[in-house]
Amino acid sequence: MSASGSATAPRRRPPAPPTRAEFLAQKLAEEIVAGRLMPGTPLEEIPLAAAHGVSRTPVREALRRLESSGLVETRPRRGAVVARPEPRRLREMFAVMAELEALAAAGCARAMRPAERRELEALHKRMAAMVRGGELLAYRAANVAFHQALYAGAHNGYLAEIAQDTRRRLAPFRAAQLEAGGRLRQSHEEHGAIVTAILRGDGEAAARLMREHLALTEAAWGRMMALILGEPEQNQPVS
Amino acid sequence: MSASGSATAPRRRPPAPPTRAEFLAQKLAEEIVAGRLMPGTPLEEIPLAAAHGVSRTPVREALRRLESSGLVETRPRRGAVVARPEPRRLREMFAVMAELEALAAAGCARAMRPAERRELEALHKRMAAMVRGGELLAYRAANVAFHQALYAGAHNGYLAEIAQDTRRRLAPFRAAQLEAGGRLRQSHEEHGAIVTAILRGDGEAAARLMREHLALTEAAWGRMMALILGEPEQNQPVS
DNA sequence: GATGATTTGTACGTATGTATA
DNA sequence: ATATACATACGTACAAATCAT
Repeated sequence: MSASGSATAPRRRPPAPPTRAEFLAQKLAEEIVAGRLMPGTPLEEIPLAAAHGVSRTPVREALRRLESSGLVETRPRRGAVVARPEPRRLREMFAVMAELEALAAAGCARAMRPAERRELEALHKRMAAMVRGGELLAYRAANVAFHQALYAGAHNGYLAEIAQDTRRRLAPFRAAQLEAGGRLRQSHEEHGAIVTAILRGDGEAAARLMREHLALTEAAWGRMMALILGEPEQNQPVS
Repeated sequence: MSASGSATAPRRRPPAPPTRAEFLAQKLAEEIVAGRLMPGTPLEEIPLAAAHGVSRTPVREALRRLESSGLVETRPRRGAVVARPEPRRLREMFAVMAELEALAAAGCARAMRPAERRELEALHKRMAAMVRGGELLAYRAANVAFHQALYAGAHNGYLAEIAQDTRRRLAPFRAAQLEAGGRLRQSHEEHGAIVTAILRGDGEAAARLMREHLALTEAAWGRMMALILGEPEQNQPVS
């Protein structure tokens, strides 16, 4: 076979020719979720266009998408800001996320395939090492993978979609650090209980344990949320 | 007081100066949900713009919003179509909707206020009359109100939002008629059981009954879904 | 409260990529 | 396979509304 191997390959298109608007929406979403664009930050079209070297048109379309996805709020002739839900709404979202993840956990107990179960267990064991080593960064990354494994294992793509979406919208309020100190060890133990319940096929227990796990997590988030939500009404415009 | 009564009123702005893009998005959403724009129908910018007497710009922005909200699918340089989820995804959405409404029912049993309980019971009694009279249209409208009462009664705005959103995305597949014939009477009886469970504060039972109710409803939808999903790949463009 | 500056909303023209003959 | 037609993506100009003075 020849060099580039494109001989019989069905010549896949470049993974979808990303339009500028699409690219921008993704980029802005990342910045919001990562907490670099704080809730309440104004998103003005011209500065954004300039900052990314495009015209206002793709910026506007990106903002429209983010608006529908809940990451930004737009008031008709008054511009867009990074979404800053009311404290009450935030608690509601958290409660729903807990139920969605409990649902996913129960689904895993029922529907996970043997390979998936092995991988979940393996991942959890790898995370144990990170806890012992205090590798906070690695643990955070693995934690994302852990929850995604649960989404995938339930074999319900729509559930995974809205659960992950809810998690994304809450992400700006976890901001940088979470699970600091002892909470990390405790959190991992809670994961362990969930994994065990799933592996033995006990969906009820898995769901309950997940709910409890997230209830404790919420308490840990409380301070961060209060901090961000307590900010003055007017934030600084986008860089 | 004078004619328009704007004397001491805190001069509310005209219910939000609706932008064309916003208006269009809402209008298209209605047409999709009502089943007048069938899943798979191409949504071309120029015809839409002409049909609504605007330029392509607001059309494009409306499509971007609907894209994120899941009512239309867009492939980068290939235009938009009314969303047509895979059968599998449709089943997933239905399953999740059942769980979300079960959650809402359980929430109602816990959180509904006396007034709300009375109203729910009253609504259910009014629907009984409609069943006896065979007033299908009135029942359909009341049914929407019934489910919205459950969303509201749970006192979780986010739950209400995503449950209703899921319901909207499934709406095109119920199309015109549903609950025809005997299913209507049966459906009403199921509602009755749910209402009773809520009123006596039994969230567990309310949730279980709601799940069962929707499982039976799904079966009734099956034919319609198959019909719409079975259509040829290429649908007719928008009028 | 009126006026000016800034920003959003809309229209339109052009380029580029996709689909079709 | 090449070329033609067409729809989308983007840029730019203008209009209208918001806000700041």
